[in-house]
Amino acid sequence: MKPSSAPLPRGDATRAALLAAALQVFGDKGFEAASTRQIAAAARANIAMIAYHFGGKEGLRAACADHVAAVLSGIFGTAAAPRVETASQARAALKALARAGVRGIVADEAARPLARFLLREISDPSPAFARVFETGFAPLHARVCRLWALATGEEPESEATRLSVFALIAQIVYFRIARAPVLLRMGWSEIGPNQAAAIEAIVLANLEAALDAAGRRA
Amino acid sequence: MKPSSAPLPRGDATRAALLAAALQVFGDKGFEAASTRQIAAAARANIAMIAYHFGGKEGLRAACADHVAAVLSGIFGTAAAPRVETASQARAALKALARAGVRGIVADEAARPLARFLLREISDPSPAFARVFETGFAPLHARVCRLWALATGEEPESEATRLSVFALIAQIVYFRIARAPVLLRMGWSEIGPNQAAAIEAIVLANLEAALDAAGRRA
DNA sequence: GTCTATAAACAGATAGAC
DNA sequence: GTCTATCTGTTTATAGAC
Repeated sequence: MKPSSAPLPRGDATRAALLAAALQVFGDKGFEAASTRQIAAAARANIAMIAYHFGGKEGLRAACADHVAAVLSGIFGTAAAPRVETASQARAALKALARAGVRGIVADEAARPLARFLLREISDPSPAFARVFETGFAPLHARVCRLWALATGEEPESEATRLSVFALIAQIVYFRIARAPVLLRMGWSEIGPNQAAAIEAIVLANLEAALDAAGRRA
Repeated sequence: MKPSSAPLPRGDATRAALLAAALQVFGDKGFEAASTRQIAAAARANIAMIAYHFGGKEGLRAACADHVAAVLSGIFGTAAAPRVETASQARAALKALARAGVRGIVADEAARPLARFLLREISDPSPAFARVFETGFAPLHARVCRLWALATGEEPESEATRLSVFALIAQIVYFRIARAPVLLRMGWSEIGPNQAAAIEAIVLANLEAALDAAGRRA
């Protein structure tokens, strides 16, 4: 937690470099397929430094998980939904979250390694990441459910509400996970800003449609 | 392509056992994390048989991909949408496909190894699977797009239509990929028939809502 | 803290007996 | 076709010099 103005002590610098490299390589190829050699090379550090700073490959993975959790709670802990009281405010907040999700997970170049690592941990969770789900993810999901309830009139903790929020998340993360078939079928060579905007439009339209339909039911 | 009534010759039996075991283990842990020793043990076969029958680990993966492609084209090649001419027929066909998707990918116990392998290949495609995307997946996606267009009045190959179909697929596959956070947040211990039914209801409701909204736009 | 050198375990592949 | 035994390369982890 040093201010970034002061240059890092040498040890902390390699530690940070290893962490960033690990996030990248783990996210790129998966934990098992990633080798500590490759991570060390990407960080321009020595392989032995992984054991010194993190205790081993598994410890490095845990440190990545902690880092991701910290970043996420930093983003969603402070900036999310400051004061939402009416249905239309809730709807606007949900749309803003969906937009931020598409930008951050699908499009944003800087957040890409973090998102990739996160999505790998979602489908193959490490023991360390189970904690993150409980402390970081579940409360966030519950907050989105409250917004959904406010926007539609449904119960915030009903099965339908919780699953509807998952279905919203699904549409965002899919376009990162299923990159290959999407690129092929869309005739795209990458998912850049223009492609992300097209995805965003569909996700937002689906969100609106689902909210309207749920509102009519409730 | 032997009838299953006649017992398999010895060689074909171990070949089939290795294929089934590989599908399971690759789907469970991913290609890189899976070891040929473990696959051979699960198939009660000798490790050397992998090289004999498939040429190596990579060949085994390709054989799994071919097998999955054959099963999929068997399912979707014959059973899909025999004669659809009106918007309401198209809507019913889309709902039936979504239902079949949830059942097959999320719920069905027998199809689970196949679905798991398929979803791993979607996020980390092997060279062998690129062919499957083009020959098997893209035409199927295009057929669903035509149904979507018929149900809504939109253009079948417009960007919005193609992305909308992806968003529909997203909601189905997400519940398999993001199993861990879903179970945690829903308080479920598994995704059995009851849970799959709840998911199916949400996916179908979202499909209806999206079709209605798209129909109003077009 | 950082490095070199090496240990110990494991991977996939293969030669050759049967 | 199936097996045992082994080769070769790579992995993570670590001991010890600096």
